[in-house]
Formats: sequence, structure tokens, C-alpha cells
Amino acid sequence: MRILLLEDAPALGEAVRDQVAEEGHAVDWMQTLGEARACLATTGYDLLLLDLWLPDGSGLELLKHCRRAGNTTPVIILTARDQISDRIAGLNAGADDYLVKPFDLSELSARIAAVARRYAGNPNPLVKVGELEVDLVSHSLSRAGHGVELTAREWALLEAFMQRPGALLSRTQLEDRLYAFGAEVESNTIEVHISRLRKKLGRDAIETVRGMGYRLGQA
Amino acid sequence: MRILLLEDAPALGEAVRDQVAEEGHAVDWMQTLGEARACLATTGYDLLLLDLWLPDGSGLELLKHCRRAGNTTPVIILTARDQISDRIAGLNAGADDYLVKPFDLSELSARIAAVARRYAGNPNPLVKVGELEVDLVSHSLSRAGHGVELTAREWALLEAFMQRPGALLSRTQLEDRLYAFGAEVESNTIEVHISRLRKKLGRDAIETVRGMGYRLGQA
DNA sequence: GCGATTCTGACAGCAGCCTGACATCGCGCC
DNA sequence: GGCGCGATGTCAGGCTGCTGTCAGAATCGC
Repeated sequence: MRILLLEDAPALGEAVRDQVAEEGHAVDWMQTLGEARACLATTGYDLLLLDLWLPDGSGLELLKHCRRAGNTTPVIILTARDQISDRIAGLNAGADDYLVKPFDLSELSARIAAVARRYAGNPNPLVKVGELEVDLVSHSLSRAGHGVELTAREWALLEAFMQRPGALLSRTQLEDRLYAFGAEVESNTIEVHISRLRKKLGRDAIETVRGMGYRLGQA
Repeated sequence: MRILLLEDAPALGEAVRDQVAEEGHAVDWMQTLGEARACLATTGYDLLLLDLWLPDGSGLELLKHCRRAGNTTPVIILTARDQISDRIAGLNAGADDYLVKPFDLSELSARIAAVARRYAGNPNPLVKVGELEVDLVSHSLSRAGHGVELTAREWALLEAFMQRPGALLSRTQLEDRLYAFGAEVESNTIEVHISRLRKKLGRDAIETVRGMGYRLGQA
């Protein structure tokens, strides 16, 4: 396959390039958005490996632009640390998979192989929290193997928790997350939504910290 | 097979010619409408590869002319990127498939192979979703074994869903997909098209996720 | 036991969605 | 050019069920 690698860190870029090349793929390694854009305009690729944070912009922009243009080339995102928010944004923008830095080169190989297979009908990547399996692409969710439907607000709540795993979120933080600026909410809306979420996810899925807020259970 | 390639850009034309020739097909590469017309008049082809924008006119004219004359030779259109209107016009004019520039030569090979298979009487690979069978190559579709005709917009919608199986697509994503940049759409066009698609595909084919978007049913 | 806090069932209002009807546009045909 | 037809965009009326609100019950900490 012909692969475009966009990664500004020299050490990592070189390592990835060598690894992938060794497996028989043709790799074009670019270090800036501009270069990558130029390559995309002139060459067809079978796979894109995108770092999100680059000196001249975000790889997300590149991805969105491609998708808007009808380009369906598979994309694997390389995110810094455990920025689930980045992953969510990436998958929403049309990425197929993601890898968290630092990653094992053999894991990268596995994902590349998986992407190749995906065209044979493999499922979307899943994020697991306890007995929950979250599919950020299809916005679907299963609990202990059984499908669960969420409403828009419930999904937004769950996303808020997933972006900062294990974090304690105050009611105010959650409100800021669910409602646009200025849209003040009175009463105990958040509590009600937490209650509804618990009914669907299981009572222990969300832990109450009295006087402080809520936390997504790690059980 | 004997293939007529009509493409005025020298670099691309040469690359395509070499690639296709390498796969054992006979290629006649022409750079103007006039030349191509002359070839068509004197030679029988198994496949036409048409660029739409040429120095002396539009490949569309050639295509329409052929179809009007009862010529059913398979046609693959090579469009500049983002020109969705061109694609729609091309398909309406009787093209069998299109490729968006820049495209991967291997993708071109795949499409040509698909044409060759059909030519040899073998069916294209079908994608099945529920009771639907979709042939993305020949742009044909059947529901529960019975053929279904879709309009251009309906195809574009269905394609968007098929390219990311199971994904939840927001109204905005779908709009980006159906309409070129800048062509702002007001009102509930997407909803209406979804409704029309459902009428043809069956009510359960497309699932509504209130407040978030739509998903192609997996049933 | 008592106050503070949180949970949850019930309900009404309305945002979001569906769909039939109509206007418009482009295209082919005569 | 005139005509007919199908595709597409727009709109409005009607319906569904999400969502915010409230109040009473339950729980917690002391």
C-alpha cells in the first residue's frame, strides 16, 4: 500500500517510516500540513497516518477537508497522550482508528493490517469503560454485550465523562458542557439526566460524590 | 480489453495509459474531443475513460452523443475534485462510474477490473445491508431481490452511509457530502431526501437518532 | 433524629422530525 | 420553441418523544 505519514516529531516519524517501509509499504513522510496537502493533491494514498498537532495547523482540518471532498481513504490518527477529546473529534471528523502516543510499533502494524481488512467488513473501534463498550463512530453503546440507546443529552453527558476518564465533574462543569453559553438552566436538570443515564447504564456506572459532583465509575 | 482514454493533462494521461497498458489492455490515448470522436467512429472499444473538461469541449457531450446513438460501452468519468455537479451530470448522461482526481492508480485498476468482470458476465461484488443489496460499481440496488431505482441525490446519500458502515451521520455531515462548498442549503432538504429514500428502501432502512443524525439500519 | 442533599416518577411544553403538496428548474422530445 | 416529465428544494401542518420542571421520597452525614 502507499501510505502518507504526517508527523512533525523527527524521531517518531523516522521510526514509523522505517517500520512501515519494512513491511513492504511505500511511505511518504511529511512534517507539515502544507507538504501533506501538496502530496494529497498529486498522489493517491491507501492510508493516511495523521498527527493532530503540527507546527502549521491541525491534522483535523486536513481530515475534514478530505472527507468533504469525498475522499474515503482510511485514516489512522496519532494522538498525543490520552486525549480522548482529540479521539472523539477525530472519529467524528471521519477517522477510522487512532493510536495513543507513545505506541508500540507492532501495534501500529496491527492497526494498519486491520484497516486493510476493514474493507472486508470489520467493525468500528470501541472504547471500553467497565462493562460498557462505546462506539464513537456509530454513536452506539452496549452494556454487557447488550445494545443501549441514548438520547442526545445523555450521549453528551457520557461524552463529557469519557473525555476525562476518572475525573470528578461538578454539576456546573456538566452544565457548561451540555448547554451553550448563556442558556441558563434552573432546577436539577443535571441530576435528572444522571438518573436517566444510570437507568440505562447501570446504577454503579456513575458515582455520586456528595457535595462535589459525579464521576464515571471505573468498575 | 480495448480502452479509449480521453485526458488532456499530459502527466495524468501518460500515467494512466502506462498503468492500464501494464495490465494487459490496449489503450488509445487521445487529448482532444475531436480525436476521440474520430477513434470512436472507426474503432470498437470495451471501455471509455473520459475527462470532462477538455480544450475543445466537454466529455459530457461525447458521452451523451454515444448514448443517444445506442452505444452502451461502459464509461468511467474522471472528474476534478469537488465537482459533484459534474458527477451527477455524468451519471445522468449514462456514465457507469466516476473517479475523483486525484485518484489512486490502483483504484482505477479496481474499477477497470470491475468493468472487465461485468464484461465477462460476472457480477460485481455486492454489499449487503439488511434486505438491501448494493452494487457500488454499477450503481444498482435491489431490495429483497427486487430492483430499485434511485435518483442522483438519493445515491449520494446512500453512498455516504455505505462508505462508513454503521456510522451515525449528522445532518451537517450529510449536507457537506451532498452539496459542494458554498452551495448553502436552507430548510429541511436532508430530511426530505431521507424520507424519499426510506420510501424506496423501506422504513427501517435508515434509523433516526433524534437530535444527532441518521444511521443506516443494520437489521 | 434532623437538615441537607440527592434521587426519581410524573407531566406538560415544545423542539425536532416526518411527509404530503406545491413551485421551480433542467432536460429530452416532438 | 413549446410541451411534458422527473428531480429537487421549500414550506406548513401534524405528530412523537425528548427535556426541563417540580414535588415527594430516599439517602447521607452528623
